[in-house]
Amino acid sequence: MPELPEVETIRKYLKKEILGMKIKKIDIFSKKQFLSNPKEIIGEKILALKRKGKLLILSLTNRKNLLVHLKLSGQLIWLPNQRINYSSPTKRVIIYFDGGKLVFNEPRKFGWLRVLNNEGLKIELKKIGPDPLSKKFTLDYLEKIFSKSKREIKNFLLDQKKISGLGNIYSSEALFLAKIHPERKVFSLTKREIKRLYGAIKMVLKDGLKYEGTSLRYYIKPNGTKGFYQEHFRVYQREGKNCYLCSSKIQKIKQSGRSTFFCPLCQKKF
DNA sequence: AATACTGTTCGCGA
DNA sequence: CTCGCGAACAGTAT
Repeated sequence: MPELPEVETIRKYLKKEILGMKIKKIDIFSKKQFLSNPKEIIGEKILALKRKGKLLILSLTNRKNLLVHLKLSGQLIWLPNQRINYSSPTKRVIIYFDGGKLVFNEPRKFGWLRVLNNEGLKIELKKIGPDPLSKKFTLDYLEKIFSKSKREIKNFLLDQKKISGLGNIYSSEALFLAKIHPERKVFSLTKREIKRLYGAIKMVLKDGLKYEGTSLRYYIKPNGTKGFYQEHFRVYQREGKNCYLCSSKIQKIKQSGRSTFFCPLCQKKF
């Protein structure tokens, strides 16, 4: 589920609710998904809510940070104290604040929460590439990382070590916008194509943000409502439907076991 | 009923 | 080092 726009949307919503609030208690229902000792952060206040790629980071007053990764099916639901009639069979962690509680729901049990101090966080964040909405994501950087790799561009875009934040949906959408075939070898992209892709990546992510993310199966915002970028897909899940630009039939292929959608005419291979 | 999907990432082995 | 594959898990579609 959540790629950059979904995590960023969650961050913004939560910021309004829990910035400055003190963590009173943490209930853990799925031990494997809370990888640290919750006592490390009980009694601390939320200093800032940050994000890099798909990682959500709650910075706390004791120089520690709570990291959240939603993986495929994670939800963060904010329940103010007055809303007590909510319960979910897939709740994994509940964090209690003065004004309400934050429920980490996650049917598939891939996601996790963990606590890292500032040093540890720094090390962890260095392992993933620049966030496409940050200043570090430059055209020069893209040209540099693209020059070496023999991989297919779609697979490359999913590699969080190179760029952090793109997932299966937004990478297909970005390649369509840039008019680049998903199976093109990265090193073969021309300067012009890289420039187009650079713009397209930022464009689709901002668009995703504008519509508050993509709600296919699991993703909802902390207030329980859906995003609606799925209503604006150009290629994703549109197999057999007409391309909005040229009316060709959108195709679906598998790359490294994952679905890719593209327009065979707008995104020519050669 | 059995199999194949699904928005992610990690470890393994080539 | 780099890359593709399968696994981690649960639910839903075919």
